Amino acid sequence: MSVPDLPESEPSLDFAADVFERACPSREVIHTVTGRWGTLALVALGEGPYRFSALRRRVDGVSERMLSQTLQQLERDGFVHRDVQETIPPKVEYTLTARGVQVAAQLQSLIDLVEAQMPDILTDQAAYDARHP
Amino acid sequence: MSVPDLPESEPSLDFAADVFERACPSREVIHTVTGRWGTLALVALGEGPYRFSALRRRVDGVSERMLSQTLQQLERDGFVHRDVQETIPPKVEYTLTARGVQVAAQLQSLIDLVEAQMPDILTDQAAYDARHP
DNA sequence: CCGTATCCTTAACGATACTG
DNA sequence: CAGTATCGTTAAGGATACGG
Repeated sequence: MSVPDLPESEPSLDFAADVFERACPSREVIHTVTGRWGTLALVALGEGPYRFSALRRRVDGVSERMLSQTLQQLERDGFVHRDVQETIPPKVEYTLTARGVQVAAQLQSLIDLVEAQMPDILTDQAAYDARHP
Repeated sequence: MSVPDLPESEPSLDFAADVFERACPSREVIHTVTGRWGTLALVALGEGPYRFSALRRRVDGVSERMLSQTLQQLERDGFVHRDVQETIPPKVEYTLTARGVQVAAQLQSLIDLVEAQMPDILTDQAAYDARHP
């Protein structure tokens, strides 16, 4: 009993992703997107296109190295488009792809939620710290 | 010219949170929530209450140490409630607070989005890797 | 201007062993 | 069962300097 040929119209990247499984590739994508700088870069680009330096100023505290690395990962996963203009001096503009717009919107909602509750969260933190000396 | 007294009806935890600012406390909260294990723990608890060991099995790959640490942070920020039953053997149940339900829902949406696009993302990754030898 | 390369420091993580 | 403690390892991160 051999395995019958698959109907191979599409290269069979069709599978069920599940972040709860240790080896699922979706985990690393989620990690890229929700990483310390990934989230901020995506949400910033949700405001509109940015050039490298401007984005670096917007995302306060990020180093050149980490911003560069983060943008590469986001580009690789198809969330960000990198547009190079071969002028002198060179000009590189980063924009969100359609996919990037979707996740940026989700992340923006999450941030809005958390920011709105920050006063209450700080109160809860203080109470917790008082209970755990 | 002295600073006039604030109308202090509330203990003035009223401020504008902004994740883009390096020192804003909302950053660490976002980091807790979107951290490698924070996200998975919150989404798992979105399915219903879990005991420690069951949660550890659900979140495939997490160590005892990291799960414990993650849950403490989530409890401190008021996303998770920890219910201890002093039986023998002891039984500890974790549930989401109202605040936790909100963020878990957001994270679930994000994960659904990413999981749905995983086939396309893998294709994009392969194309990117081919372009960057 | 837009990064990459290098070096170094810190923080995150995992495995294991052990306690209430 | 539900963790904490300790140790060693790995990965993330920052500073700086240099190249296209």
